[in-house]
Amino acid sequence: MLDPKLLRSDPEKVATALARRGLELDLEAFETLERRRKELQVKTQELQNLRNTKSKSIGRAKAAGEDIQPLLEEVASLGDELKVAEEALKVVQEELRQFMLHLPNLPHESVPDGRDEEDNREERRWGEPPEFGFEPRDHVALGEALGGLDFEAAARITGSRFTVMHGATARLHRALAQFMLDLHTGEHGYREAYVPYIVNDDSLYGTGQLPKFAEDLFRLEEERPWYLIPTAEVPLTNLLRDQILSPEALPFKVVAHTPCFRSEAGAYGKDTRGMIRQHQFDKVELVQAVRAEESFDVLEQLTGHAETVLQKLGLPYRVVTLCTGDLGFSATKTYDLEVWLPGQGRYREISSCSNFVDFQARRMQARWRNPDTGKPELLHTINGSGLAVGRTLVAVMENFQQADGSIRVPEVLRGYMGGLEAIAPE
RNA sequence: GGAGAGGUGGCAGAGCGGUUGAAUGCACCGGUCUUGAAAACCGGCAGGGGUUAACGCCCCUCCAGGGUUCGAAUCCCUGCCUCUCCGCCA
Repeated sequence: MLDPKLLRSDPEKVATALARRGLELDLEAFETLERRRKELQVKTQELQNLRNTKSKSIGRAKAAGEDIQPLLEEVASLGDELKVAEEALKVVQEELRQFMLHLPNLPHESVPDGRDEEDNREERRWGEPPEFGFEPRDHVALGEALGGLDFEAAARITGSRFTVMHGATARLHRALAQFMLDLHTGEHGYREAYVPYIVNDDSLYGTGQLPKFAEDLFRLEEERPWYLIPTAEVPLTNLLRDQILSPEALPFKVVAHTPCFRSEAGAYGKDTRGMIRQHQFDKVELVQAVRAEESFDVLEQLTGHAETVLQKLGLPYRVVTLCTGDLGFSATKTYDLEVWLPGQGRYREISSCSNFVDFQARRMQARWRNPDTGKPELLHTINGSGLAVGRTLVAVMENFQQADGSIRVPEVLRGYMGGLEAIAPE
């Protein structure tokens, strides 16, 4: 959520920033609501004050043994008047809240303007796309030949956009997740967490998936508003909801390996082949919460942590800064890591690293106590995939394929694979 | 699934429906004392919001949401959560 004070004090600035996202801020609607809110709030609080004062004097009079009847008559109509005012205030405040909840974060000044991914800015490349002495196959062809990927079985068991993995391929998938976790906990200083895969709506409001993106989520058939997590960002960041951290607890760094569930409504026809876009996929997620002045440095740092995974695996990739039109709802700045996929002959997103500044923290009241002021201050949250495990498997298969259809196991994974050097058809 | 107990400030723990946002202790911060530290003593110490140039003033919050009342932490209803015992279970 944006700072309501900023919106009140400098609405033009907010409007200009949101315009970069192609969004027109309805200033008039906001100002009308805001005017009514102020009016009603002042009035309500005056009435509450009056009620409190009168009630106290009644208490005092009663204790003194005086006749309270005239006092009671005096306040007789107050209750109703107050109730009306409170009711009206509540309505306006809810409208205002909804208005605020639907506004995305302001793009950072370093973010390039643009409409869609075509306008993303490439920052750097690492590694060289491999040269094959043969026509490289995509992971679907490779996986089916190996007996390691079975899309048909998955479709029978559930439906489209699911995968069954078998044998060494399934193990490779597990090895990747293990490797990533070990790297981030062992070398990058993150604390491992195991979290619920089902979250309530408050958590989803906190990170910004709700209220706007309900159609991307799987909601449970429950009377309670429970959802499958679309990313571990939701449970991990919500560890901080309604918390005030002490300065020693910073920087807060956690990592978790979880499945992610996405409905992919509106993605009909996109990436229908293979396991690029699935309803269920595994991801290792990095989350940090830091003091405000550090968050942009930390974004660079966290992006580096995700890049390290690709480098250690030996997978060529590039880094792009998302343009204003491609930027997610809650983020002020995002780097995407795109890995080279020989089967597609192009770079595809494998990680997304974002700084949310205080946007999520304000929604979930995630704070730390600044010893200089003694006051709680909003944290800044940063997160990123480190990495999407399914897509990493795809990248390993396609980049390390050999002429006979076998897959070379990257050095760093061999310890997790019982020393296996290559995956051959079973 | 059955039976019971309970949810108050960072923690522990009081709180006849009235001047209690909340006693007391611990923790924490500042000060006095001390060569220094400890002890002792003095003082401070919840969060959110409104209003103000500022000092300040005001409102809301004792799990959450409703209700009763002039007035609710205290009474009533619903939900959530925690604990204990029995049953079942990975």
